[in-house]
Amino acid sequence: MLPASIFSEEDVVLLAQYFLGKLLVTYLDGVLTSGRIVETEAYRGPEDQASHAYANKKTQRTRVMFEEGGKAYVYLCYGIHHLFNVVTGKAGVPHAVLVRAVEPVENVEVMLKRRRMEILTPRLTAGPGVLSQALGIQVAFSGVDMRKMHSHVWLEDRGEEVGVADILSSARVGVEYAKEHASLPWRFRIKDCRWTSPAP
DNA sequence: CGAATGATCGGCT
DNA sequence: GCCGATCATTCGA
Repeated sequence: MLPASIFSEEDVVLLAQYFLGKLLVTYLDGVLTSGRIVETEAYRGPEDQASHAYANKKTQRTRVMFEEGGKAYVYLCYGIHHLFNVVTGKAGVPHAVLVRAVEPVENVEVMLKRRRMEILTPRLTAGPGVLSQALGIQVAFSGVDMRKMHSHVWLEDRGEEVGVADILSSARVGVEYAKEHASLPWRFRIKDCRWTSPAP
C-alpha cells in the first residue's frame, strides 16, 4: 500500500504524475489482479469545470470526492463503463485522479477472461472503462478507503521511479464542455509506453 | 416524473 | 474514422 499521507497532498496535478509507475491492485473472490499505472488525468476540484465537483457541486454521486484523500471514486459513464478515480487532498477539497490506462502485471489470464479476450494486446487495459473491467472494478467500490488493509482495491509502490523526462502531458479528452479548462495539459502518460492509449 | 446527458468502447465502413 | 449502445445521475417541471 502507499503511505496514507500521500493522498493528502494538495497538488493533484503533481499527484497524477506521481501515480505513474505505481501498481493498481484488486483482490476479488480470492483472486488478485494488478496493473502498472501508465496514464492518468488530474481533476482539480471546485475550480475545474471538467470535474464532477466543479463549483463544489455536492450530489449523492460526488459525495465521496469531498472526503479525505485515499478513497476510491468510481462512477458509471455512458451507462456502460465503470471509471476509477483516486480521491486526493484534504477533506472538503474534491480533487481526483482518473486512471486511464495500466500495463497488465499479475494474473493476466483472469483479466483476459473478464474482458472476454483471447490474446493479450494493449486493448486489454488501455482506456479507463476497459481497465476497470479487466481488474473487476465496479461502481460498488466507490467510497472504499484505499489507505486501509482488507480493501478490495488499493495502490502499491514497487519501487519504480518515473522521472519527469519520461512523462508526456497533453490535454484531457472528452471534456469539451469544460470551456477554457478543456485545454489544460493535465493528462499524463509514460512516454513511449505501448500500454497507454494512442499518443495525441 | 420525464428527459437529457455523459471524464467511453467496439464494431462497422 | 464514425456512430450507436445503454443507464445512473441529475435537473427542471
